[in-house]
Formats: sequence, C-alpha cells, structure tokens
Amino acid sequence: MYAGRMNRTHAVQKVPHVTIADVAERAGVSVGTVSRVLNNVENTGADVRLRVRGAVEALGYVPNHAARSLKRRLTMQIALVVPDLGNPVYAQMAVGVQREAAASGYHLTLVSSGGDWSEERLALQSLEERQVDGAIVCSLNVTQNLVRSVAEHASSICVIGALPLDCPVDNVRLDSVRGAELAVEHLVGSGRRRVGFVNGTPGTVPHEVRDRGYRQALARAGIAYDERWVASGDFTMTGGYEAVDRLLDTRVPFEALFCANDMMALGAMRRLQESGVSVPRQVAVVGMDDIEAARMSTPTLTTVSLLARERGRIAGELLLRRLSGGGAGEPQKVTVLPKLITRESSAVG
Amino acid sequence: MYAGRMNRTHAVQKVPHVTIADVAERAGVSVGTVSRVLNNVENTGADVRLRVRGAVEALGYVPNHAARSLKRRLTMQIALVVPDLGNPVYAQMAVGVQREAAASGYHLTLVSSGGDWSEERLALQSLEERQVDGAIVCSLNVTQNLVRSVAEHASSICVIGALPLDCPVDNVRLDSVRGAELAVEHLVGSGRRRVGFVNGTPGTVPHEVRDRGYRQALARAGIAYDERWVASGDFTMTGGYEAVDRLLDTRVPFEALFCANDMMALGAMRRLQESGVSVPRQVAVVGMDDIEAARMSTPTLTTVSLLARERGRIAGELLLRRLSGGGAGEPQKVTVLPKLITRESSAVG
DNA sequence: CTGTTAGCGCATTCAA
DNA sequence: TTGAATGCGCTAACAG
Repeated sequence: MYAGRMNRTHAVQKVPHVTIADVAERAGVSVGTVSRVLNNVENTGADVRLRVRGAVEALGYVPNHAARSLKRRLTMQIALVVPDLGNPVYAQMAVGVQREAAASGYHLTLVSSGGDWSEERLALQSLEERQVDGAIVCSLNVTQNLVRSVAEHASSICVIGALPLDCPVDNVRLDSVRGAELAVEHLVGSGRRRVGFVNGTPGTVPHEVRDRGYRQALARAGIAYDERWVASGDFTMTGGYEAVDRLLDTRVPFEALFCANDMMALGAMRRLQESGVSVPRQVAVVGMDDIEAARMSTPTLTTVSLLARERGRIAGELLLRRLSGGGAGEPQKVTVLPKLITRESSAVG
Repeated sequence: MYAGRMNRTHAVQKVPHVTIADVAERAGVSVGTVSRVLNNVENTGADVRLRVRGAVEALGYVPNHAARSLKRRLTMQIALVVPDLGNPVYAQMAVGVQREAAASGYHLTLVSSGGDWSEERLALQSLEERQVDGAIVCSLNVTQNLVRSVAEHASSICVIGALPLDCPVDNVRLDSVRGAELAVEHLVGSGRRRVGFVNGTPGTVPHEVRDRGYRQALARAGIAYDERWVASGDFTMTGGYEAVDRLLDTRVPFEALFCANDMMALGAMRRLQESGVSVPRQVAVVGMDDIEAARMSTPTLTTVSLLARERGRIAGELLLRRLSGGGAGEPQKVTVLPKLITRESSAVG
C-alpha cells in the first residue's frame, strides 16, 4: 500500500518554460526588441543588445522551435525516404544528405519505408503537414502521381533514382549502364578478351541495365557476344556461387568475370577458388557496389562504386538550393557516373 | 535581357494553405468541432462527422504540424545522436530505433555527431528547443554534466553505452566482457585449449574489456594465461594481419584465435591462409561485431554479435515508454548480452 | 453534442 | 531605434 509514493523519486520537475516575454521583462525591453536582437535583424542599440543577451543567458532561455516554425513557415528540417536504412547503400546515402543538411543548419528526418508504398505515402504526408521543408525520396515506387501531388503542394522535393518522364522535380540519377561498361572495359583493357558475366535476377531493371552495358562494352572492343559466357544469379552470394558452377560446367574457357554485384562476385570467387582456379591469375573478377566486404575478401575485390554517399550529397545540395531559392527555378537533373575501384581481384600478371 | 522571364516556367504556385477554419466553414460547423472530429475526441454527431470528413477531403486539408506542436507541447519526434552514421553499427542502431518509433507514430531525427562533442551539444540543444520530445544518445562523450543539464530541462533522454554512475537517465548497455567470454568459451568448448588472442589498440576501453573476458574465460576453463599467445592490432584488417605475423614468429603453437573485432579477424585469417594454415582445421577463428563481411568471407567467420539493432530497439522502447508516461518514473537500466554466431571458421573436425 | 474564445511562443507590421 | 498589437493554425476549457 505504498503505491502513493512510487515513481516520485525521480519525478520530472517541470522547468517553467522561459519565453521571450520573460527575457523581455528581465531586460526591461519589449518582446519585439528581444526577437529582433535574437535574430540579428534591423539596427538595435548596443546597450539594449547587451541587456537582452544577458537576460537570455541568465534565464537560460532557448527559443521554441514550434512557435518559430508556425510564424516563419519554415521548419529547417528535411526528410530522407529510403527503402531500408539497414542496407549499407542507403545508410551511406543518408550520411551524404546529413552532412549537406547539417552544413546548412538543417536537421534530417529519416524514414525507412521498408519498400512499402503506404509508408512512403505517409512520409510524404509529413511533408505536406509542413513538418519538413522538403524531402529527398529514394525509391522504386515513386509514381508520377505521387510526386505530382506533392509537387503541387508547393513543397520542394528531390528524387534519387529513376523517375517517370516529365516529372517536374529535381532528380539525381546514376548511369548504371556506364558502370557495367567500366567494369568490362577494365577487364578487356588488361588483355582478357573472354569475359564471363554473372548477371542478376532476369526480368529486373538492374539485370537489363547491366546486360546492356556488358554487350556495349564487348561490341566496342570488337568481341562477339557469346551467351555461353553468361549466367544469372539472384544477387546473393549463393547465387553467384552457383552461377559459376554452371559456367564451369559448360567448359567454355573464360579469363575474366564481371558480376552484377559484389555479393555475387564474392560467391563467384569462392567457387572459382574451390575449383582451384586462381583469382586473378587465371580469372580476373570485377563486382559492382563496393560493399565493405569487397575491401576485406581474399583477394580484395575490384568493383564499380555506385557512389551512394555522393548521390545523397548531391541530392541534398539540390534540395537545399531549391529551399533557399524559395522553391522556384527549373527542375535540376544530375547524372552521376559510377567509379571503378581497382583492387587485387583484377590485377594483371 | 530576358532575365525577367527566367525561372518562371516551373514557378511554385503557392497553394493557399487550407486551414481548419476553411474546413469548418465548408462543413458548416465551428473550428472546435472540426478539431474534435479530426482527433476522434469526445462524442461527435455522426452526421457532423461525415460533413467534416467530406470537407477535409474536398479541400485537401492537411493539419499543420507546427501549430499542433505549439499547442500540444508535443512534436511526436525523437532524435538519435550517433558518432557516425556511415558506420554499419550505428546504421543498424538507427534501424532499431526507427522501427520502434514508427510503430508509435513518432518520427526520427538523425544526428551524426562525427564524434564531435560540440555537435552533440548542438543536437541536445535541439532537444531543449523542444524540436523533439526526447533523444537517444549513443556516444563516448556523454559527460555527466551534459546529461544532467538536459535531464533538468525535463526532457526524456536515453543513453546507449557507458554512463557515469549516478546519472538519472534511462540507459542501455552491453556486457562486452561477457561477449569476449562467449567467444573463448566456444573455442575451448570445441576442444581447443591453446587459444591465441588478437586484441585491439592497447589503452582503449574495448581493449581492457576484451582482455578481461579472455582471461576470465581461460581461468574458468582451467587454462593458464600465456602472454605469448597475445598480440595487439589497431582494429583494422591490416592490424589483424600483422598481429598474426608476430604470433607466428614466436613459433608458440596455437589451435584457436580470438580477435577483438571482425576486421582484424578477417586480416588474421588471411595471414593464416597465406602461411598454409588451414582455417578452421588447424586454427579456429572467432571475431566480434558480426559485420556484413563476416558472412561473406572464406571461410565464413564465427563471431559475437553486439546486437546494435536490438540495442537501438530497446532504447527506443525505453524512451517511448517514458514519453507516454509523462517522463516520470525511475530511470531504467537494461544490459544486453552479446550473442555468439557460429559459422565455418570455428567448425570442428 | 456543439459554438465561442483564449492562448501556445514568436515575428512583424505599424506607430511613436 | 523601440513598443504595442496582430495573427500564424490549432487545441482545450468553458458555455450553451
């Protein structure tokens, strides 16, 4: 029956919120003056300024964000919507955006949509609620309508990734076809002409894109496309492992291997090594993504970085520029070129 | 001289903000009623409810977050402060918090402090500005004073990691000593008694902690501590590689190796394999962290997970519970036990 | 059950 | 240069 005294020990003592009015009183000026001093606006008398600053200090005044937002119609917050924060790619993207935002005094709100389209909708709604001044959306599910509806609300928005044509919003995209080309060109450039290819899940966009890059690079090098060099995995390590299994079965020799992503490349290398095939001496391998594991495998994996952090940084830059410009201006489109990162798995000799 | 027409094509057409008053007028009711309907509060007439909902729909009304926050003194936002979002550990932590927050209708603001203490200060300030209702701080720099000052502002806060004694805030910590013990126990349990140890940078807390776990586990197994089994790296892959170099030089045989983190374990395995030592047949290896690369190495790496996501989840849970409880109640302390994840690098036989 | 009204804390207009 | 007054959009307390 001692319940009456429970939870009292550390009870929160409500610190009476000190407002701009308290500061004004203490400094012997009006609230308007305090506001002006705090925002360094208009000419304010040196003495008054000092008294106000003193009162702020003494009272421990700290401005109320909600009130300021309500009045200014600015939250100084932007949102980033990604499918899955747990995926290192998106985590890196978040870092890029965060840095850029922080540098401009903005805070970042993160929404991990889980690929769920209703979650995305929800996130964009918070934008409409003016909980944030703008948003960066990275998702495969951004439909034209979705973006349109938001854009019409006069909100600033930037999309990372593919976008339906004719969407009047800022956009950062990636030339992934060029990425695949870079990989193959690198392999061919080191004198290996029989270049195998482990692509991802057939029917997906990434599959399509990498296929195009692979074919174009070969064509440009004057090498005929041979489908016996090509196998498909499901973007997992096991998928890569088994794809090489099949490639090996055909007994068609190859001296290089381009894999649609690093995980499959790692699986592929494992399979090759288990067959006694030396990487890179007998077969050079190149992956795509530049995941952390690529730096730690044996041998370390040559790969094509898709520059997630950089794309995040650019998206942040575009969005912030738009915000500072009042939302006006032509939609900006930026295309980022992937970058080849050379490591041991494709070394020559 | 056509500047006058520049940037006009896509000029933002300010959609006149539709407010609760507009809805009220359209529905033929008062603003109070609209507010009640929107918040499902008190009994409202079915017909009125319908008319209001209709008006909301027709006008495309969306509540203004700032105004609501100002009035309710609640932002429905919480913050997470981590040293570096780019570090997968913290990214995972963020995922844990985010999930928990989203489930309760809260948004997550992320602050990557870069280990910079002033950044942390800044983050906590946004807390004081009532930009967020509460914060989770994960950092080595949380000083007692810092936490105290914030706690006094009646804000809810939860710290992940070590905390000065007597800090009256919620706290989630990790029993890392036990983590090291788990690793060594696993090794010893598989019949290997000569357990080498690659520790991290001497003089750091993680070094201290793992050392303790290593010694305790050995002692408990009745194995004498032998310093010739121990080397130190700097938590990098190269560090692990070179540490094994030294271990090999001493020519003191060992049949198992515990490494203070996965990166060093990967480096260690590489060095062992280059010396023709088979892992796990001749030497079993266990790391710590469970980074992505641990699942992709050859052999895959047995490791001790520090459960970052889980800690984030728990921290979120504690914070949200406190928020819903009005901030009152005893500070909660939760200790998470690391988890052994068995893979190929420590297989028996 | 619903309408009216008074602020929440601040920025900003208009006077002085 | 400064003070007074108004309202941002919404919730909640009070009347009816």
